[in-house]
Formats: sequence, structure tokens, C-alpha cells
Amino acid sequence: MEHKMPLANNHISVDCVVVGFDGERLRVLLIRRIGEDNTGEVFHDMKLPGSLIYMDEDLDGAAMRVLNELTGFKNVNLMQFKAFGSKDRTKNPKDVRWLERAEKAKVERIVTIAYLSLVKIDRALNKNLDNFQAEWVPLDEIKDLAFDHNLIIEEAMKFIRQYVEFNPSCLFDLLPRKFTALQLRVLYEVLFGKQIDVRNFHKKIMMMDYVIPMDEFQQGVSHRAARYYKFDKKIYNKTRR
Amino acid sequence: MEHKMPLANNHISVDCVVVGFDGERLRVLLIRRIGEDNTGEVFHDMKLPGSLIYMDEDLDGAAMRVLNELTGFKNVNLMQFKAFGSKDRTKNPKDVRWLERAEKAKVERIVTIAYLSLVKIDRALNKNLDNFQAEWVPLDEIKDLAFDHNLIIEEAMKFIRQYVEFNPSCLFDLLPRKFTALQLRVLYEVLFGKQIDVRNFHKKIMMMDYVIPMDEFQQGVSHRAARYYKFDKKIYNKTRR
DNA sequence: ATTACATATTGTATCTTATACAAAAAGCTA
DNA sequence: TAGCTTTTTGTATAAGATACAATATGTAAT
Repeated sequence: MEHKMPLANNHISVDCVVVGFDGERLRVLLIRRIGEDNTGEVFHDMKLPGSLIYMDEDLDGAAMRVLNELTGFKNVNLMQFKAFGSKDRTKNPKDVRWLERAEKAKVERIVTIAYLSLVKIDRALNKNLDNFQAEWVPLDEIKDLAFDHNLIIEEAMKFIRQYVEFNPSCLFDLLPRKFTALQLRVLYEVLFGKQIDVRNFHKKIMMMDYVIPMDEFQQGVSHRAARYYKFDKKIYNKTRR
Repeated sequence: MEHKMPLANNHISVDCVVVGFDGERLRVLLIRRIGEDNTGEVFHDMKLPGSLIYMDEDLDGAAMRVLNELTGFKNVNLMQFKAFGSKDRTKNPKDVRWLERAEKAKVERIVTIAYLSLVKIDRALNKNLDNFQAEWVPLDEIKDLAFDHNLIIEEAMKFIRQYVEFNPSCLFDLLPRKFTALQLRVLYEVLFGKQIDVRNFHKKIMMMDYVIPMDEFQQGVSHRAARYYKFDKKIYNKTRR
């Protein structure tokens, strides 16, 4: 028995672009989808985590729910970045059939509100991923996705690049609590797609008084061990207002 | 007879924050609204121009239509900046009654996609304003508006301030084709709410090779006449890519 | 113990950009 | 011609961005 349906608004959905960083590349959290095309042929592909919104929740609340079900986390930073409402974004026969099965109702046009979340790729976060058939896919290995989800991811990336300039602290959401200067630098490099001079970058880090050098160093590497740094949110908030 | 209704999606609307600059202050284009509250009392207030979306149009298309009906202009630069979907944004009794009359149907929750447009306050643009009971209201004189439109305008302003940094050309959408250095400076000042040094600002203008000094000067002023400048979009596009 | 190897860390000179600050120029009016 | 109003202009200093390569540190191999 599905008791959700009468509560859902089947015109509006939220989709979440959850981005992580593995030290080398950006990855996006995607859900495996199995469906049937026109001819009854089974296909496998992937989609963004998302959901129709319920009548009793706000947009932000719906996005939070989706992310919470998936990762078990409560207070993840979610940013609404764009609405997608092309009139034929839900017109692909594959998608139509899949939607009708998933929602057990005829679904017409759906406008989706897209959210971005930057998270640490972590054991804790990965708790429920198997249940949801979810996977961290490297950004440059993402194939054709359901609906207009490739477009949504593209727009999400544009959004991050702009957002970082105004709120650099969001980068530290992507890094482990303890990180090396190299990790931070590579993150900048993959995000903006260009190389950064090592020496100048170190100087830059030194000037960020919210990036604290720790007395802890890498272990078990066969070369000089790198120092760990941590991000201090309190200092950041003070010096930015 | 209303033939629009069956074509409209009464869950999703667009609202346009149309911003102009009169040389001193920013102004927002608002529509006068007359309604009845619970007790049958008539009230007057204002709202943003907006509309439910039709089934056969995209979000951008709907926003374009609203703006075109209002100003008669075709190619205005419209930027989607945020979706507003609080579950009680259409719950105020005033708004509920007004909506039911305007849409001639029971309307539940509406998610609105908000657009921002920066335009020249111009004779041409003002052609249809009377028909629509529309008015250019100075930003700092805007009273309580319908729905959550005050909130939408607030968010629009935050958006502009960020947007200008990445695309300064949008400022020239607000200025006349010929403008003085003073106008451009005041625009910066009201937008960012702080004074700018005159000399340094002139130097900045000189460095923008897409701001072209003209051989034309102010007329009929009882003091030294200011030079006019114009914005060259071609040069701008070249030097920004 | 010494050497080879891999990566981490560090400084200086230069250029560009942002800021602070006030006198001179131009056009009109009396 | 003097006075009024607003426009236009320069210089010195501070801060931030960029270009560029040698030294330090830890592990592994000899």
C-alpha cells in the first residue's frame, strides 16, 4: 500500500546534486535506475536523488528529506541553485514509463527545483547508499542520465565556481576534517580546471587565518610527510563579517 | 469566457522583479492590486508582475510573456534567480480570496519561480504600464506587498549584488544609452550602499575599455557640463572571454 | 651509514590593483 | 570679472597577484 501519493504534489519535485571530493576528482552521488523502454526492453541508467514534494513540506524541507534518507545526515548544507521547467523535460518515453511506475499515477509535466550539497565522502555518509543503489560517480565518468539531470549537474558546477568566490568556506565541506595543503590545492585545481603555483598557494593558505596548521603529519607515506591543516569556522565567520 | 484556465498549471507561477534606475534610486515595477479581505473590506496594495505558467511554455517563456505584456519589449534580459515554495506563501486570506477571483478556480499551494530583469526606465518601456496599473516604486518606499513578494525583492537584490561582480555589463542595462560618470558612480553607490571615491572611480572607468567616452556633453546645466559615455558590448565580450 | 628517491616546504623580486587624499578646470550667472 | 557649481585629474602608498627553483624531510635501497 502506498500512502504517500495523496500527499504528494505531482507537479513539483526537488533534485539534489550531492558533490564530494576523493582527493583527486569530484564525484556526484547518483542513484541506479532500472526501467523499461517503449519496446519492453530493460535498461539500466542513473539519476540524481530526488522526490516529488509533499503537501506539508517546503522546498528546502523536501530536499533535506531526500538527502537525509540517503545519507542519514541531518544538518547538511543545501543550496537551492536553479529551477528546471522545460516543458518536455519529462517527455522521454523511458522517463515517462519509469515515472508512471514509480509514482503509480499518470504524471504530466514536472518542474524541479535543484539543490546542491557539498559533503565529505565519508564512511558515515555511505551508510545507506547500498539500500538506495547509490554510487559516487566521478564527474568525468557520468554517462547519459535520466531526465535533464546531465544539464542540472552542469548548472550545479557553474554555480559552485561562482559560489566559492563569495563563500570559500564551502570548500572545506568537501575536505576531510584534517587535510593537507595538497588536497586543498588539488580541489581548487579540479574545480577551476587550471594549475596553481605551489609556492603562491602556500602563501595564500598562510594568509587565511581560518586555516589552522596542526601539529599532526601524514603517516605511512614513503617520503616527507605533509602537515595537516584544519578549518576553523568560528574564525572564518568573524573575519568575514 | 476565460479560455486560459484549462491551459494553465495552477501549481507553478513566475514572478518578475523588474528593476530600473532613475539616476538617484533603484525602482521596482509593481502592479496595483485591489481585493477584499475576510470581512468584505476593500483593500489596495501592490504585487510583482507574474502569472501562472501555461502548459505549453517553459519557465523562461512564461517570464518573457509577463514582461512582454507589460512593457512591450521582446528581448529583455531575464535571469531566473530563485524558487519560492514555502508551504504557506499563498495562505494569507487576502491573497487566497484574490487568487480565487483572479484565477476563477480554487488554487492551492503555488511554487513561484522568480526572475530578475534590469531595464532602462524609458518612455518606450512605459507604454503599457497604465493598462496594467503598473508603477515604478522606489526600492526604499515599497510597502507590504502581496504574498511573499517583499521577500522575493530582498532576494533579488542580494542576487544582483553578486551577479554584478561576475558580469558588470548588466549595470549598463540600467543606465541610458548615454550616461555620465556620475550616473554610473551613483548606481554603484546605491547598489552596494557605500560611497565611492570620485578620483579612484574615474580611474576605474578609464581602465574599462568597454566604457567609451563620447564627444558629447550635457546640455543646459548651469555648471561645467559632464561628458557622456557609452557602453560597447562587443568590446566587453571580447575582453571577457 | 650512506645514497637515492619522492614529495613537502619555503623566499624574493616584480607587476598589478586598491586606497587615500585636494587642487585645478570648465561652464554658467550676476 | 568674480563667484558659484560641478567635473575632471595625479601621486604616493599599501595590498595583493604572479613568476620562478632551491632546500628540507622522510622512506627505501645499497
